[in-house]
Amino acid sequence: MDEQKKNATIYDVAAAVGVSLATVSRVVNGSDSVRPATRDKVLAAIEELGYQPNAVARGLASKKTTTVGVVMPDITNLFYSELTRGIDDIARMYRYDVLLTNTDDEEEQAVTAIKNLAQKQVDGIIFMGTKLSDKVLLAIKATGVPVVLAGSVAENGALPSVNIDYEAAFEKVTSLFLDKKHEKVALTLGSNDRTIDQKFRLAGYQKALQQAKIAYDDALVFTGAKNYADGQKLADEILAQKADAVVVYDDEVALGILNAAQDAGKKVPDDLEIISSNNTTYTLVARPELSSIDQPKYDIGAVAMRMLTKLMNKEELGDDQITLPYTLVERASTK
Amino acid sequence: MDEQKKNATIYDVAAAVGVSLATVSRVVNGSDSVRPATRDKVLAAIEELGYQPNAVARGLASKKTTTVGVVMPDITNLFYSELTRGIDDIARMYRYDVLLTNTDDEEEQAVTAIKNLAQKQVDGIIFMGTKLSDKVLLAIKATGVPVVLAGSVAENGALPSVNIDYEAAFEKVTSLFLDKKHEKVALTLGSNDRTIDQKFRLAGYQKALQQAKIAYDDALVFTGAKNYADGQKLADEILAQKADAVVVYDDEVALGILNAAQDAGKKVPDDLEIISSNNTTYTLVARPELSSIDQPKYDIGAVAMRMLTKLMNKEELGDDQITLPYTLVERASTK
DNA sequence: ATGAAAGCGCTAACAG
DNA sequence: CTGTTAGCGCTTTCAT
Repeated sequence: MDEQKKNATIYDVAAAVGVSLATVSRVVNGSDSVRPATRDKVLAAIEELGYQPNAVARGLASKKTTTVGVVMPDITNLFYSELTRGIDDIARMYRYDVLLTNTDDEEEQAVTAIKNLAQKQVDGIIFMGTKLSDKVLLAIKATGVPVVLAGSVAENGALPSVNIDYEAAFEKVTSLFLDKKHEKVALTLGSNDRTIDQKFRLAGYQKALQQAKIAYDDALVFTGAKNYADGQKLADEILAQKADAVVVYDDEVALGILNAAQDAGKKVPDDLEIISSNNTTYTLVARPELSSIDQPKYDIGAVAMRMLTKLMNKEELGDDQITLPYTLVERASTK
Repeated sequence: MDEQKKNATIYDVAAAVGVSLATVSRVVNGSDSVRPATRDKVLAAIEELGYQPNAVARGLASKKTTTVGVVMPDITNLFYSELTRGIDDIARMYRYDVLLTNTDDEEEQAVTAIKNLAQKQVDGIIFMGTKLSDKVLLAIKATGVPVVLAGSVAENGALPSVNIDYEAAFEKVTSLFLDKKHEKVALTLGSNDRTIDQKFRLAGYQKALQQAKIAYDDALVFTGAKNYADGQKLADEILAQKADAVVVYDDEVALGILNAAQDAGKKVPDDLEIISSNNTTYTLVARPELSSIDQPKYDIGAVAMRMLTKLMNKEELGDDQITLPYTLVERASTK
């Protein structure tokens, strides 16, 4: 019946102890200048009344919400969810809560999400996604809060970010195939209008080609495949180009290509070598297991979040473009 | 230099138009009773000043934050992330933001998360996870806000929930194997102390056994495997029991068993039939593809969130224990 | 070390 | 239809 316990306020505990609410506020916030005796009394009353500070009121008064916004393409995408797990763990460590939004990597949804987070007065934002258009950039700047990109890059280092060196990684794996005298190395990318694909992954691929003195042939570059089914469809096209190796930017897509190629009677890696890019669990469940570029996904998220805490604290950052090491994990889909 | 545009407040726009802040508040909140002419002027000023309502202040004044808390075991688990995707989409449709917390399915973390969400004054909570202990239940009750379970059940319908009929589903797939005259049908579960595993999945399995007049043998029931690697390890034990079919509660685990069994020279489905339970993408990437109980994961999340909106609105709910239909997807891992 | 008082930016009666 | 007036629950100077 007494559902009405009405969430005790700071006033209630002040009254119970016979001090001012300022004092209660001080002990709640761990201020030094409170006599131990009073502190104890206050603490007791808090316990007694089951007082829980109202974070909204706090946020309004202090202009800090201890909440960060996380904007990501899709929570069901293993790559992003692992990044986010890193973000979440570090956020929690620093006592921030996470307001999450899926954007499907769409510009409009991203802009809406960012504006909304600004209204909610988040203290900072982590942004993930490949479409970092001017509109998105503008929306980000307009929020006035610090933003860090995780697994995503802005041109000219316009925004702090944490990544691996995609260009070097793609150059390396491409060279790996080229060194084996493969003439036709295919490449699959997410899109042809994204910085990360064009300026980094494709660039690395081309660099390797150039070094091996092999002409670039855009019939060998495939864009648009985003998931397993897309990958399966793509296999035909890749095979039709008589590619003898393929570098794939995503694990699910790589798995689709792998399975479809095998279902079509091709031998992997004998007829077609495949290397993927995110080293998620998918690479392990494949038969043969997929070789992959391993990005430290969890760490990218964790480091990005750590960086954000510094920014929110107005601490000085040394470099705001962090590059984490990647490794090449060779399994059975390559020789 | 004029970084100081200082986020216009409702006062600024009121002053700009020459009306009271109440009027501005009314147009912002779409109240009917505002003369169109004034409304337009206010809207113009809002546009002009780039006014964005401060959700924190709003939350404090109205005691509604338009934010819901989502408590889940692990964002990188495909089953939960798909549920969450459904939750998120519906939440957004109803203009709620989502505060997300991972608990690793640990009781303590869940309790902490729930308390924290209460402090943040969320309007409602969606809870996912298999460990719905008394402590968690208590913490939930203490928040005073509506809570809905998604893909999780409380005993005696203590909390509103959205699920499939796990017992029926497990009975059905077990019977499927039993009907083929398999004598040794193994079962793998997440744990032996969870309601969902014990009271539903195991119960369904036992029911099928009973109906087929086959004695229950607990050597055929395996608990504790949670991921792909665990599944791989488990394969040996299952094979050692000479099981000729196995029902697995999780896709990753099923895939581990499948791959390890095949790597050990067994033929699937000839030597061992396998059926899994969540029908995530993992079932498709497997070779042979895994047969699976298909739960409408996205829908479970979506329906749970929809239910929560009703609860937050104090609308009447017909039934608060919703059971969504499951289907059996037969693929190549069963005959 | 503690209290008084002034907001934070907005909503919500209550008048008119 | 619009304005006035209180707060929402807390932080934060500024005094004392």
